Amino acid sequence: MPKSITRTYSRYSRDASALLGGLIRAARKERKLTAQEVADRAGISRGLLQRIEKGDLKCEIGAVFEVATIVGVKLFEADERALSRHLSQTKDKLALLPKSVRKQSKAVHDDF
Amino acid sequence: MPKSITRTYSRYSRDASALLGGLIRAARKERKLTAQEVADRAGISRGLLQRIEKGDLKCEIGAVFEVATIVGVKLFEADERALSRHLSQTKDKLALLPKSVRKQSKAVHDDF
DNA sequence: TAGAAATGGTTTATATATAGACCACAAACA
DNA sequence: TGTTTGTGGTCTATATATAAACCATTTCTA
Repeated sequence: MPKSITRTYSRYSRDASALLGGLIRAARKERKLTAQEVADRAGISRGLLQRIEKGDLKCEIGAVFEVATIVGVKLFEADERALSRHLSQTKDKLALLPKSVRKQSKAVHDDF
Repeated sequence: MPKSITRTYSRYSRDASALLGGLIRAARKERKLTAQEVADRAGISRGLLQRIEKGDLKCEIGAVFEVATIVGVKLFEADERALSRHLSQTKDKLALLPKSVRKQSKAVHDDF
């Protein structure tokens, strides 16, 4: 059971969220989309979109990313192909990182 | 009252979240931090950290950003000063965008 | 100008994300 | 080797984020 939960956030997190929200709002305005339109397309309520644009840190990241995508704010300042590329690189990196020659006790039943 | 709520996410959102989670995990490993340590410092549970590193889209963005900050993953690929700068630029942009010469009906009682 | 549309802000009921306690297994280490 | 430590996964109770319906104000438009 969660107890009281008053999270504290770093300045950096707050700034980053406010920036992202601001970018989203600016992008929406530039494309002449109403809050209701974007909310509908994202499958969220208009109220949630307002909080996202305000940089509220208590929103699910999926909703924020979805809205960003819809209004054309690119996360990671990269396009989709670059992102996928980066993604697989990261996976490789992760596979390497656990490190230490990886003794193959359970032997050869991993198939990749 | 929210009804059933099974959100659909775009591929881009899913990739972006998975990438961010992977970067966080890689950064944590590189700094030789245990999941429990990072969770404690972020004020979240270890289970939530696991979901964040897995790129679960249903986490509050504040928790994700906070963890990213702690393990040293910079959002927006910028440092804090650049971020603040960008932030104020965005605010300016927003102040401009609402456009249409801004008739000063309520006259001069705004103090900035 | 008047009317419509968009926004910002409540409030309330409910779906759900979270903390915390588990357990089982893997990894590191003596 | 055994022993510790970290990880990944459950399950449950509860705090809370959300949708939806409001209303007030601002902004567009005709």
